[in-house]
Amino acid sequence: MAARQEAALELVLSLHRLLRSLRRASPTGGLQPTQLIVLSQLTEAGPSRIGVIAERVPCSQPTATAVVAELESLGLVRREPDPTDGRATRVAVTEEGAGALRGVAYGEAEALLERLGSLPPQDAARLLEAGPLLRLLAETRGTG
Amino acid sequence: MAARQEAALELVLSLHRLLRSLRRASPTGGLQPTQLIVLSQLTEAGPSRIGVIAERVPCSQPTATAVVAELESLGLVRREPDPTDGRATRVAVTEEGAGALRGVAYGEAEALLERLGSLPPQDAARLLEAGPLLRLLAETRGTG
DNA sequence: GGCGAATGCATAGATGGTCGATACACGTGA
DNA sequence: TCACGTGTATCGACCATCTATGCATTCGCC
Repeated sequence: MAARQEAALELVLSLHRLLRSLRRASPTGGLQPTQLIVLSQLTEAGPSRIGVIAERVPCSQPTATAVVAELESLGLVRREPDPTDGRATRVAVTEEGAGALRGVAYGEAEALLERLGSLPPQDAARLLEAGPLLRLLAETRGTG
Repeated sequence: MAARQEAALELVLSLHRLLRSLRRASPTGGLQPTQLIVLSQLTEAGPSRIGVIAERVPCSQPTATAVVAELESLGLVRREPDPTDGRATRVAVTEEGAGALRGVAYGEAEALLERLGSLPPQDAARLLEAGPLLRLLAETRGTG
């Protein structure tokens, strides 16, 4: 159905433009998107291994290693040896990390809220409600 | 309102993860996201100048120049001198460009549709309907 | 009509994020 | 103990993007 494909295309394009726009609007708002994703993943799922993080972000394992190293240098996460497997590393969020995540200092979310204010309240509410839906979609892998 | 901020944060995170996931799922599906955005902008707004393109994508002017150059080398757009201003260049979509845009070959849109199939139909419909809304949001600049 | 300031675009150089390939460390099973 | 599989770190490179800069053209003003 062509209409459906066009709608999907427009949706993808809108998503790209929105994120691009938000990124440009947040002046060094603090953490990079990938860092924030990792942080939120760890907060929800608890201490996780590098490979699991990479799988969920999603990103490559080297990228996950680099992001975790950066977060560690910022004191937002700590790496502990996996008690059950000497090869693995478990990454856990620190108090500071949890605070950084909860804090609204994240520029993109602020920029998004700011723009939501310019929409009709019902539209803004619909978009915010779409968050969990999009989240579900992001977690869907494969054919679905 | 903290709940609203958390919802916005989750929305942003979901958007990032979704796009990241779609990008990884589409194997060199063809055009880069920025290229596709430029193409769609030109299709909707007609021949435009580099600066206008950069403003709408949004991206820096050098990025717009590079993207247009790449699209031109692919035969998807052509650059013509602005008849009213010798400094400016007008970029127009070619037949091939319009075809490339219309074609559903774009991997990310396909991957998105594929995943939408795993959602309840009403949820999928709601997300597709959110496209214009997100588009509106992406076009909002400044304080709003 | 001519000259300085402003505008539009192209180029150069640098940065950051991401990836594939590879090397190393550890656990597992024989 | 040894071979093999698994988890992580490192290496090298690529791509997209940015800021800063230079060149060509137009505009405002005298």
